[in-house]
Amino acid sequence: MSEVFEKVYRIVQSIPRRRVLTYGLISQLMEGKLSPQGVGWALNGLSGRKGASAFDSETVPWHRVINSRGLVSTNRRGDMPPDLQRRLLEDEGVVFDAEERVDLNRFLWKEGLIFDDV
DNA sequence: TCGTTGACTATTT
DNA sequence: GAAATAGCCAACG
Repeated sequence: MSEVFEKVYRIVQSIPRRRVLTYGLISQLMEGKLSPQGVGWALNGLSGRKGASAFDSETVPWHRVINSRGLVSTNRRGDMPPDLQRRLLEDEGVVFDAEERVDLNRFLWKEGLIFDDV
């Protein structure tokens, strides 16, 4: 487990409730240390690895990470049910529109900036 | 070491 | 807005 990966997990863990983050933003927060695809790989590594390392799908809120279009990325693989991520986010108050998309203008989390709408 | 693949993004048509 | 293109980096065989 590289330090870069752990940093990704730490950033994901720092996402407050009702907020989401995109792969590109995480890559930006890491100051170019890891590309957006590298972030995707980092999250892919913790999928289903419960207890395999310090970070797993239980301790890292991976469902709060989506792609730049506001769509959940787990559909692409098909290894897990697409509704899972959506349901987890809806439980936190994140609203999906008719096209299964998240309104990034409302729910995107920026460091040090807290909105309180909706 | 090499080539392929992927939970990606930004730009261009 | 959709589709194609290019750049990107880590894992895997």
